[in-house]
Amino acid sequence: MNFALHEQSQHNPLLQKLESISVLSDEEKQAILHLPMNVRVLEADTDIVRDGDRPSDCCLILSGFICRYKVLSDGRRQIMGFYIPGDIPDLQSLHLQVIDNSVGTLVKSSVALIPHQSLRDLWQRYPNLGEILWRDTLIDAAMFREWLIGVGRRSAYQRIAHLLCELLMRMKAVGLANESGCDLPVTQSEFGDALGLSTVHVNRVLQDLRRDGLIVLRGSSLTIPDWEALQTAGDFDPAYLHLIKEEAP
Amino acid sequence: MNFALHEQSQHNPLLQKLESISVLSDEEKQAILHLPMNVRVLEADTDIVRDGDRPSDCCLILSGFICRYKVLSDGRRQIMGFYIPGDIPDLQSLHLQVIDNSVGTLVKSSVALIPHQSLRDLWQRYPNLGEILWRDTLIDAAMFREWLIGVGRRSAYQRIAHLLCELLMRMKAVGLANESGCDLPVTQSEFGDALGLSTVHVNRVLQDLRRDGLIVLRGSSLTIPDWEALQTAGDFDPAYLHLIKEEAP
DNA sequence: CGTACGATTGAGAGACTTCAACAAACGTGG
DNA sequence: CCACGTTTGTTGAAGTCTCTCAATCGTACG
Repeated sequence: MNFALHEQSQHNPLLQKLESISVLSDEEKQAILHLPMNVRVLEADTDIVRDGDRPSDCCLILSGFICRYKVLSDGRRQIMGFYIPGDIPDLQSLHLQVIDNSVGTLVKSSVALIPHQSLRDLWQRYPNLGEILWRDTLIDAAMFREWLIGVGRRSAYQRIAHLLCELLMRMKAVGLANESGCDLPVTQSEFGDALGLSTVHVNRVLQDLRRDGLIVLRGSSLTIPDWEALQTAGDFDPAYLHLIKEEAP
Repeated sequence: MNFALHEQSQHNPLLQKLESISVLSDEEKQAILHLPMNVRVLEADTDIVRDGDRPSDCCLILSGFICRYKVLSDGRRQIMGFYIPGDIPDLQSLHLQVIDNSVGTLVKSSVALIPHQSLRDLWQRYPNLGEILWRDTLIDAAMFREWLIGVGRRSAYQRIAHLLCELLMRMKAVGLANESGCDLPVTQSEFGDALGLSTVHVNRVLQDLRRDGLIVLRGSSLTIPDWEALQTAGDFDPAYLHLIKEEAP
């Protein structure tokens, strides 16, 4: 690997993300760095794609914090996943014409739009990259399954602990966390929508977690004093993230 | 399409399933019909793959009823999806070496094992088939998301109605349902594990659904007298199944 | 300095669970 | 073909987790 390439990969979130879930050749890395990207800056609470859209681009997150959600007929909202720099939350639009959920920012974020055609060309030339992107969509599905287990079978206390474990581990994988914590710009109301809990209850359970010394959460700054303990509390096993090097945060 | 091919496709569940979500050329159909398949008959409550396995084949369901599940550390079980003939519940093993959940039969079933390599060869020759399989894994993910919404935000009554809608619609798509119902070999305890409810509560809500005239469920035989009504009760919108021809059952 | 949004607290209500018992259906072997 | 055990379905009652409603507090920001 030449130095210039290494330099660049430090600053390309997509490359860093893909390298966290598989191994790329130098040629493949170059191909990714040369993808055409149309950068946009979006304010907080802005939709990137909406339920029913038929987008012609995929959206790579460069900075910020994004969520996937769906609004029910009675107006309540279920958040189905959080997305961070390096993620492409609407990669599925490559093979499903109509998007069946919405994706929007939680805070001011910057994203890069990549035309579907560029991605198709990419894996026509580098079939391995196609498989890696497929792999990425499968990991996305694995996260839904794990989320489902939490909402279906875990107590509120476990659910929140589990979610915090997942987020910190993913942030760590793309270099967005420090030793024992990270920035987490998610309101208690958003946690509630994600975990199927009311805001009031989220608040109470967060206090329990603080009381038990498992988390320090002030504003949007999360610190985890005892990683092992939080992992146990949340029944968290990172296998489903399919990271190639599993390091304890 | 020649007659012989049409004949065969009638009896190949995989073909029927893939044709419900996309369009295949005659050549592609032939390729699928010639996939090497190692048929196995499995008793009820038998695991096909287990959490942690590294399989070298994919498993196509030919007959029976299968579920995807995960067992929590405290022994409780969350079922994350039901699978019917034509489905390949462990297609993900093509790109994720380690399986992060288990798949097992609910009743006596027959499955066909297809070597990973045969599938890779298939889409090397017919790239379009690769995209269709990718599409299938994305639809799988969409079903998890919809399941998640149910477990997270819908009442037990809505959840059960929604699940019954989904199952009937999918059965219909592969020709396993009659005009207004189908065979559904799922116990109340399994419904509970799938929906995050206790068996007792499932029983009571099923009685409510019967009382309201939305379902007739005797043994494993499900009849839906009023499709519209059940769909409304379950807040069901089949868009997420991404079927190419949406017909009301 | 007011306003708005998010966090916090209290109290009462409801959906669902757990425990326990019993009835019905099913398959199996004698 | 019946007796038997096992699984599945059904019912009752008590308990609990979580929700809803409503009010208050804190803080960032124009």
